[in-house]
Formats: sequence, C-alpha cells, structure tokens
Amino acid sequence: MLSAAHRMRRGDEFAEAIRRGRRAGRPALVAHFSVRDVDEPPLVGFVVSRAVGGAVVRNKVRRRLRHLMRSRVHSLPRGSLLVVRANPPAASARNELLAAELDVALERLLRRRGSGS
RNA sequence: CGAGCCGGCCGGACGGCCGCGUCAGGGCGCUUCGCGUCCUGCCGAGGAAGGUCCGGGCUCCACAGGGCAGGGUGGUCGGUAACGCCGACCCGGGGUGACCCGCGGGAAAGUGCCACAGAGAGCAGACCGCCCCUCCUCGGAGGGGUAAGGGUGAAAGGGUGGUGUAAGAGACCACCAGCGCCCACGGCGACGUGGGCGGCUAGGCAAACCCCACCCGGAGCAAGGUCAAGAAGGGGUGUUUCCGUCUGGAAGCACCCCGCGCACGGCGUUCGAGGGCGGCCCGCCCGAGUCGUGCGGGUAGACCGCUUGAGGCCACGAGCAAUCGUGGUCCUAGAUGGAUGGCCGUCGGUCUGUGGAGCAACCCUCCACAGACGCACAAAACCCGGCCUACAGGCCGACUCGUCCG
RNA sequence: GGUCCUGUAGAGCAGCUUGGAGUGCUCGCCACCCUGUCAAGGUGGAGGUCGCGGGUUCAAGUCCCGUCAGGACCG
Repeated sequence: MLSAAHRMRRGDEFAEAIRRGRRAGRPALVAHFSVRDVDEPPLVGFVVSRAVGGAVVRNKVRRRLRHLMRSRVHSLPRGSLLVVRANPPAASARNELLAAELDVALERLLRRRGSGS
C-alpha cells in the first residue's frame, strides 16, 4: 500500500498530469506522467471510472494498483506526477497481468524522458 | 418418511509476514502553539452499508390573518418519535390444511366513458320467435301485443315454482338471493347473529374527473458554524455633541443588516417595480430600485458539526401480538482523490473424478483419496425507524397435509 | 444530496392525451421489375415478449404499483 506522502490529492495536479503529461496506454490501464520542477516526492493518483464496475470492484482495482505502485515509486524522479487510469479489463485481470502492463507503461514513459525531448 | 407452510439466525474460522486509516502513548526534528517523521498498542464496512420509495431526529430559513390551489393516505382498533411501517381483528378472494393475497371510503352529489358485435348498452330495447287482428295471388304482406325462449356481447334490468293470459310479464303469490330502513343481542370498533317492515330489483368503471375524512411550511451535513483569504462601500437603530427648532440636518461612538465591477435590455419610482411571502390570491408591513443576459474578477484552504444513540445484549414483568416498563451490562469505523490490499499455512465450503459402504436399485446419503476454485450479493460518507431489491451456502424452532407403524 | 427524462421491428422515432384488433413514418433487409452491369428508381413482402413482474378493467403499448437498464440537469 502506497504511503500517504505519495498520494495525489488536488484536482489541479490530476489535471496537469493528464492534460500536459505524456501518456502510455495498455489494454487494462493508461498512465499519464509529467514532471514539475520542484523538490518534492513523486505523487501518484488513480482514476477508476464507473465503466470498470460497481463500488466494490472499483475500490479493489484502485487498491491493487496502489499496492503495485508501492514497489515502483522509487523509480520515479522527484517532482513526478503520475496518474494511472484503469480501463474495464482491469477488473478481471490477474495481478501478474496488471503488474506487467504497469511495468511496460512506466518503462515507456521513463525511457522516452531519458532519451531526451 | 415424503411434500408443504411460517418465523428467527449466520453470512466462512484460526494464524503468520509486509502495508493503509482513526485514536492513544513514546522518541526525534523544526521557530513556541503546532506540524512532520519513526516506533508500539487498540480498533477498523453490511444484512442489505444498496435503490432513494416513505417517516423522523438534527441544522438553517420562514411563520398576524383569511381564501384557493397542490401533494399524500384510505376497513377497524392498537403500537410507535413518526410513517405509506408493524401487530391483532373484520370483510372479500384462494388453498384439503398450516397459511397466503387485497390502493379494502363514496357510483340512489354531479359530469364522463362502456370499442367491436348486437334489434337494443343506460329516464332500455322487437332481429328471430310467440300471440291477436286485417289483407291475401295461400308462398306471404301489413298493423298491434309480448322481454318467457333463441341469437350477440365482458355486461341484456333478480332466481325457482305456481296463479294468470290470446301469448306474456312481480301483473299477483310462495320460497330463496340481494338492497334500504328499524329493533334486539354480542363487540371499544370495523362488523356479526336474529327478528320486523318496505318496494319487487337498483349494471360496471373513481389505479376517469370528482366528493368525503384525515395529514402535509421550505430546504438539506455541499445543512450550518468558526478561522483564514478575497474587490470599494452602502443602509438601519440607539446614544452623545453641535446647528436648527413644526418636521429636521451634520459629526463622533456602539450595535445590527446588506454588499464584486462593467455593458446592454425589460419593468418601475402620483398609475407602486420589488421584498417580507419560497405555490397563488386577498390583506398587512417595508418600499426606490429591481430583474434578465453577456463579459471580466474573487473564492473553491483548515477546523467544528462527526458519532452515545428513539443504541446493542441479558434477565424479569405487562400484552394474543406489534411493542412497552424495570434492572443489569457493553461502548465496537469516522475516511474526505476517500482508510480493508498483497503473499502464505491449517480447517471448512463448492465442483469434478476414483474407490468403498448403506440400499432391491439409483441420478440419493455417508466415508476416504486426488485435482480445481479464494469461494454469494455487495461496501459506510450526518444519524436513526421502515419498505423494496440482490444474495453461494448453512443452522434452529413452530405448524399443516399425505403414507406407513404402534 | 436533490430533480427529471427515456425504454415500441435491425437502427432512429411517432402512437400514451381521452384505454378498444400492435397502427404508422424514415433508413436498412429480402424477392421481383428496370439496366449490358452497378447505383438510383418502381412493385411487393418479411420482421414486434411494446425493458421486466404484478394489479385495476370486459379489455392495458396506454392507467396504477414495484423493479431493471441507460441518460440528463442542479447544488
């Protein structure tokens, strides 16, 4: 479970990551990523729409994603804004699949940034 | 043993590791309050938390009075904070029965509707038929009577038998059904039972308008409050001083109320816009601005409300019951981008397969082994009481019917 | 938290007011005609649990109650 320091809470932070950040899509999830020029811990937010399922399903999807992010936050640079949006397939996906897709998405976002733009 | 019916309850159990949230304690850091961080400990979703169909608590706003709308409920009595909920009973319907179902007031206040078919469908109605009379080319035609029979329809204006008649008819009579009124008895009451009288008979629909009785102010925890932040002021009341002195004016202080700017347009200041008044009107009070559209600007942080309550459990008592009273005992989520996740073990469960046993036999039951499946419906968001809906599987109790045995 | 709308043929709709044989519109579909062929056009035809369950009524797509799904708006 992700600690409180890394939780994205403000609406404008979500808006910045989604509107101005890079995006990497997978069948089960979409990741939005941007970096602010501030010396703060990386923030991670989750978006699970009603299309994914009922309240129980949505809660569980968000908690599983948050758990998977726990071991991956350290790879994000300081000042990062990351929003993970879940798609309907995430509801029935097993954890290994969810983790694999999350890794692919993160790897793409970070590599693209590293190669310079 | 097999069918069934009603009620109550459970909603996997135990444990390990890593995390998350509230609270408590402790350590460390920063500039004190406080905040951040780390450690330890307690606790951490439901029977429906759901749908939002009702009823309340709570909070704010409104509330002289009258009238008209609007919405809801609909047998009686009781229970309750209240209800459209619950209980008991009554009536009607269903079932062999336990029991179940019912928006269950009024159709002789009024209006309206009853398609098609049919002769006729709402102060009834002669198509066929039956009877009488007249005419006649002896096939029939015309006129009249008749609601017993046929036919149509969801529904055709009581039923059976008799008297009667040209044929018939509540025209008359007996019994029955049903209606209205009266009386007696039982019941708090809905109503039931019995008796008498009346006229011979009255269609259905109010989940059509409507009538009757009763109930209902509006908004909702994003209520509401405190602090912070934010553009510039305006008004009222009281009081003091001064001017003035019939009314009044100016300044200071205190308290209270309202309030961002610009542009365009509507209405309005004798004829009264608008507000109090948030359904509308009258009426009363205040009253010179107010309403709409567009553009621009500001805020969108923290804390309180926030969980002890018509509360749960147990015992006794009252009551057929719903429920209530008394005593004891317990305190068990409070998040705010929203806390329950991940990995694993043992047992339980479900499914599949194999073997064995019970049995006349099995697709039934039980036992053992192996494999698969994390395994019903679904998650608090101010709090309660109900209703409705979803739900794998299981437990307990009362009762009914059938079969067999005693 | 509050308020409202929709569900009818493969698709989009009308019909609900004031109940009376599921009636109809546009596109699509099928067959035939037209053409050397296709399209367009013409003729004919098929296609319906009226979201679901219950009730009122002689009779329900229509009225009433419940329920499910989808959608919109306000704070």
